Amino acid sequence: MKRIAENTINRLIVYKKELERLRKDDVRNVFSHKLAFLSGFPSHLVRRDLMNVGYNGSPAHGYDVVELEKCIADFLCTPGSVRVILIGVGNLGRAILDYCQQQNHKISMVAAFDSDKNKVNKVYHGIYTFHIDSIKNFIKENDIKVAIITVPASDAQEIASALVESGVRGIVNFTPARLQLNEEVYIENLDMMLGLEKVVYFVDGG
Amino acid sequence: MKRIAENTINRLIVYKKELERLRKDDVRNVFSHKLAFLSGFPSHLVRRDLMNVGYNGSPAHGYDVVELEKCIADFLCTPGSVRVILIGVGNLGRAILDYCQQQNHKISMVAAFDSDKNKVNKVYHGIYTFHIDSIKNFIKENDIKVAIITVPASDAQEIASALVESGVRGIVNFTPARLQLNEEVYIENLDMMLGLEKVVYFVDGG
DNA sequence: TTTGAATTGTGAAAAAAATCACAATGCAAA
DNA sequence: TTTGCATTGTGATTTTTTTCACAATTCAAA
Repeated sequence: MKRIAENTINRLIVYKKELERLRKDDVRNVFSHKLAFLSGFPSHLVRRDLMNVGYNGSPAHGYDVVELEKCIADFLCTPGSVRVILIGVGNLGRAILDYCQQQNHKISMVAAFDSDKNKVNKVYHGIYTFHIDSIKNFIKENDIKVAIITVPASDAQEIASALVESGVRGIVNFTPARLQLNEEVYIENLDMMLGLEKVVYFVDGG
Repeated sequence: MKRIAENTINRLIVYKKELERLRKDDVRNVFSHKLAFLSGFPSHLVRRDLMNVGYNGSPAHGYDVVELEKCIADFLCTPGSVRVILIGVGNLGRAILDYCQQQNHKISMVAAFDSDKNKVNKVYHGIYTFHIDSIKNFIKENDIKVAIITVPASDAQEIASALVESGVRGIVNFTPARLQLNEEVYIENLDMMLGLEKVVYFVDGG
């Protein structure tokens, strides 16, 4: 099986989301141009990407919304349900917990962790908060593979190392710290300032 | 002037941040391998990128931390100060306001906006919140070019259109909505679920 | 001075990604 | 039926990005 580029994966995730929206609006079929318009990518790239996932549309009716959504979901291997935990119930952490609750994704947030006694044993946006000390056991017992880090930058490396040691294989890192980890671990850095800097660059320079 | 790829810009922003950190630790010089290690990219890519910004190091001492940081900052055109506003003082909005305060960037958050009467005229993390109705005037009077959107997805398109109409040229969009705008406007989509989905994919599939 | 070791900068090659362009398809209307 | 049209799927091409590999550089030590 051919390795798929990260950019392709990004786009597929966007297509999937747009397809989900179309499905909810009871739209049955969609053409590559329409999907391209909705996602913000050129239509030939849409077709090329769908070639990668192996879905075939028809020249007459385009793509079947439901089938294509399912096909992409299968391709992305989002199986029954993926359990995710979040570490750091600060402003941002709570925002994300809230955000997760709103979505009916196959990704389910199962627990939050914090070191602050005032937050431990409380429920935020439907998610129970445990003390950070119990995290290693939790990960092992529940076979958690993916975690979201929203702690202060200074704590990020230590937490991340502990996560990986316990079995976590993928991390969404919302802190500005660059994590140094075993390279089998997939890290998605989402430093919000970075996005802002990029916009500033493209607005007045590029 | 040659057009620089978006990925290159992403990396340059990361290098700049690492250089800033090194500078604060009073490190004077850095080699491409070290900078590569800190940023998480291969060293030959670091060298290639620095070639793009036109900075020359020395084989004996590598790169001068202070000079290189300045060189990248100039290249990225982060001038004296860029004024940014934020729309939507919810969980996420407040998290970002907090985050901005912590950084001593050349990017300065100058105002927040919301439609909720309970939030208007209050100060969050040092930033004053105005009513959304005053946003068009504010943008024009203060010549705001960049905005961050953290409103509910259903309001995003309307707000974004109003921003662009008033003169905004770049938007950091934290909502899951795909904004349809004039294509001269630079949009950075930071849908947090998308990052999570990507990690899930690379952990159990790719 | 001379040698050796480490590093930079960059042409050239390779790999990857995006775009083009068009044959093949399937429907609708004449 | 037949014609015409809009669309898909995909080889081929182009462009972009990354990687390789090594000459040139600089310093320290002999």
